[in-house]
Amino acid sequence: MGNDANSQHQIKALQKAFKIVESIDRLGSATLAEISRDVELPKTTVYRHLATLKESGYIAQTQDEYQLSYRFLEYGIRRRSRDPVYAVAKESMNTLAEDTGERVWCVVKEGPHCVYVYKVEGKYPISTDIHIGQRRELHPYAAGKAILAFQPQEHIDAILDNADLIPRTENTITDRDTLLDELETIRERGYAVNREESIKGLRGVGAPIRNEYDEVHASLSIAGAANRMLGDRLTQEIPEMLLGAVNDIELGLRHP
Amino acid sequence: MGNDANSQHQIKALQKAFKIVESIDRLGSATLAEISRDVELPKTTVYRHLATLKESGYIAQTQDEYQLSYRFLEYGIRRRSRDPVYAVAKESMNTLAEDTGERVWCVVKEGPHCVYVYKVEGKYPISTDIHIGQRRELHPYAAGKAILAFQPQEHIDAILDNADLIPRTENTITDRDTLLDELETIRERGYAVNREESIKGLRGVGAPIRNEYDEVHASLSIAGAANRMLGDRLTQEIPEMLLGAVNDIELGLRHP
DNA sequence: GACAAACGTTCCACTATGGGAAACGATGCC
DNA sequence: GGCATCGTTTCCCATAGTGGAACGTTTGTC
Repeated sequence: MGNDANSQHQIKALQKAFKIVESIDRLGSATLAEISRDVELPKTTVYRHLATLKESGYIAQTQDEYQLSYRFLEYGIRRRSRDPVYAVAKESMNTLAEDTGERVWCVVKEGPHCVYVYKVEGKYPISTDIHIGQRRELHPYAAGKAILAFQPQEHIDAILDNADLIPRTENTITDRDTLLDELETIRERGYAVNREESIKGLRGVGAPIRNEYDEVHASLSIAGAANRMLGDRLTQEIPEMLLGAVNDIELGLRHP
Repeated sequence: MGNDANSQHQIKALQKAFKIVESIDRLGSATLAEISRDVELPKTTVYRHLATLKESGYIAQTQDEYQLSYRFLEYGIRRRSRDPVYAVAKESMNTLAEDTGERVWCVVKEGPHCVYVYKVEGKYPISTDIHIGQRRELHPYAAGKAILAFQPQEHIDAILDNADLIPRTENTITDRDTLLDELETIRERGYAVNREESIKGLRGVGAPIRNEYDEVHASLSIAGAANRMLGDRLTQEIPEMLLGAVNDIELGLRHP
């Protein structure tokens, strides 16, 4: 956190290249001039970075526009397939989606964010703004809160110090003390609940996945339409099935 | 192909960084010393590259090892979701997998390779060495041959000039003239057949997807166990259904 | 059809910057 | 206790990344 001292010793050419890559990702596809304006670097510099990126196979040039290549998908999928949590959770998620009929997510912590790594659809279709691979802040989601609650307190403080607690709906918790109370509740009952805090009309339940050292770097969550996620189903049936699945996964992680 | 003249003007720091990224991808996870040995660069250099990559969020450091972050999955999935072929093919692939019972692949050309972008499972399970996101040469696969056959002749020549035609099984076509004949056959009948040329016991049928300019940058393929892919089913039923689905996709691409 | 604006590309001189040897303390192994 | 290896930091030098300027083309406008 505090070691931005060596940020002076970072390779600036690399940082520029990544700025360009992020720009292309954001723009979808773009020309040299567009990218140059977007990243606010002279076109000569952008030109040679693009040439190197293209030669290395990370971007592709279709007629007159640049776009990211599938190299990212290749590395990303391979990264996931090597993740023990993903490997173990995959099967449990199928039965959980079958039993509950709702969408099941596997979520992994990375820095101060969580990444939605894998999903299994239930029989009830829902539409949300989250897709596989996306990175989100921790506080407005069931899966994120379940992870955040079980971090060491100093790590929680560090994350919240740098977080903005931006509201996504009127239900999003934006007050730090309220959030800390919520995390305490989550620790007591063992699972987190999202009551339309990320999207109106969507509720979810999330539970932490502990690794062999009892650390929480991942979670499982179940998301469904608010009109189905009610009463005992929300606070009893669903959490029970979720915790059962997580228990299976934790066993699988300890005894491979 | 011949413009390696400007490879002198490429940014070497970037090339080193990507060499390191590829090393981590290959090793799965590794320490500084391991990476330094693998890429044959002094550890000082690798150290600062890793620091920059980490700070930029492309790699993560777990305890004492480095590994790729999920940033690659994020960009990769987003890249795919923006691909018009993927967007249109997705639904057609579901019904095709339903109707045939076999695995359906959507494959996209990128440079001299093809990338296996998306798959839908049929009811008959098979196990192959190909997973989503993987890049392969074009010649030993139904999907790859279907793409290769419909490139401009000078592009075919250029690809074959730089390709090794490495055999994957005893059925893999390794002779250039035989392959050129095969491509001619594919152009005549409109689809490609893979007769255990990539994996023993696996057969497949592939058909090119034409874009609005009649160029082929993608294909659809159906893969199944050799004992089910026989006789009229292999040369009549399956190709017919495949070409029907491709036809739908091409219509979807032209009229969005 | 002619002009102007914007594009991608190449050239060049400057100096910022990436490179790597060496030394550092910390850790683990024989 | 000594030797080897690890990750990290420091240092100086020569490389190599930078960006202004000018290039030839293409695009769009009047």
